[in-house]
Amino acid sequence: MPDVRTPRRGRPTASSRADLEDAAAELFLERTYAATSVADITQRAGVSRTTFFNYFTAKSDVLWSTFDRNIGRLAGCLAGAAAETPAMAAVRAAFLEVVSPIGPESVPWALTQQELMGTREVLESSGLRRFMEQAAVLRGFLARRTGIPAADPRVQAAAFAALGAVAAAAGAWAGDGVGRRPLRDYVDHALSPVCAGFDAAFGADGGTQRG
Amino acid sequence: MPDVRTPRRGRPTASSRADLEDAAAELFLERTYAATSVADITQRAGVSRTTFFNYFTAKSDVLWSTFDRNIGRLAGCLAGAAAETPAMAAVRAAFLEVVSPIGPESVPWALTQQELMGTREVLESSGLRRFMEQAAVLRGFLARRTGIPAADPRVQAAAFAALGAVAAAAGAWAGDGVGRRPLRDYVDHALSPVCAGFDAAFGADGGTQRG
DNA sequence: CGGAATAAATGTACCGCGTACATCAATTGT
DNA sequence: ACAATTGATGTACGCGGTACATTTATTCCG
Repeated sequence: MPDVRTPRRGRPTASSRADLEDAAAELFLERTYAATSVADITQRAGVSRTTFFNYFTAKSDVLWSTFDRNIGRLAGCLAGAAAETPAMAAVRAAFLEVVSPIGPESVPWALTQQELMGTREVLESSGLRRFMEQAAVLRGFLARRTGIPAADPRVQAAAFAALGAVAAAAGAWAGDGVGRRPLRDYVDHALSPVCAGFDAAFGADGGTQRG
Repeated sequence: MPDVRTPRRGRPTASSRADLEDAAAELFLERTYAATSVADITQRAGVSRTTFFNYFTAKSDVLWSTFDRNIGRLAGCLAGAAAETPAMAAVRAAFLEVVSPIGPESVPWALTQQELMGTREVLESSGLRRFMEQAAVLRGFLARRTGIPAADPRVQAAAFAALGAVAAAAGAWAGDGVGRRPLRDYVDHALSPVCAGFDAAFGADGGTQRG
């Protein structure tokens, strides 16, 4: 991981990504995501509108910043899984590891705003990009492990099922309010039956198909 | 089904939805979806830009018109399923029925453009809305049939898995070019193992849980 | 025949997102 | 002191999508 700080040369950063996130957070609570413009955010943060796009590629990125900070490790966790572990069990373990550092405070905006606006509208703003990215990661891993081509419907079904379970878990977690247990528990409970089922199916014909 | 034709009163429609679709189809082939603006489409069709939004709610709707024309029947097909049929088997049958009328000619733009531009960019434009809508339909049906709450991760996993399998089948179908078999075959082959697996899981504890 | 009533099509104006690019400002190294 | 570098700003633009008033074409009915 490159050290972001101490950029030896050039003008030092005045505004930070965190400043913009904070300003956006205030406004999202005051008037929801849809009613907040990028100009509103930068105005509150005291910077120009252009600066926003130096830190985020899109307005919707703010909704997903917590998600984005953690999901990147999924591929690495999968790569580090023991070879003996069944494929979907490894997927489950990887998700648990990725999700562990997310405390009860840092609920992604993508989830909390879900309650204020319709689910779809929030997710439409670039939720699918993230979904498909992680689906591709899972498909690649499952294809390697089971020997089934990544394009096989069974592989895609397994990837989508896992992501769906995780999404449902995250939704339940966000909806449980302040008394919520760690996200890790929700994800664990959600993935257990799904992964077990697919591992059984993959073990039956998928595993043998490879050798 | 309401008779769309012979609208007794008012000015008759000069341009039709099909005209706009045709104009858009030409332009998508000439310069891809992204490089085609709504103004381009309406100009080629010989109508004003405003008219476009009388027929489509968004530019991306053109990509999905074939899909939209057929998917609406999914809920109805599910409702008409025999009570004895296992839940996911009914889902499979419903998808096959919905997909049957789609001939080898009418490949949705959402799929063909997938090859020209990156998959994500096309799907980002409101593919998720459709995905989530159908996921909600499936969740509702599965919840009714199995007695498991619709919010349960297993239900969402099953719904996502089925949709993922169908999406993979559609992708393979579109990618197979002119010699492709009917879409129905691809979907059948893709859903069979997935639905069987989930029905086994639901039958184990889901079915008995209801009574 | 001649007006309502209705509905499609147009024109206009606008807002917000995202991009491109030139310019300014602040810091480091020499 | 001066160049190089890097962040911040300003400006302008294109496109998608919305709102709304206006025009045009048709049917119904007196």
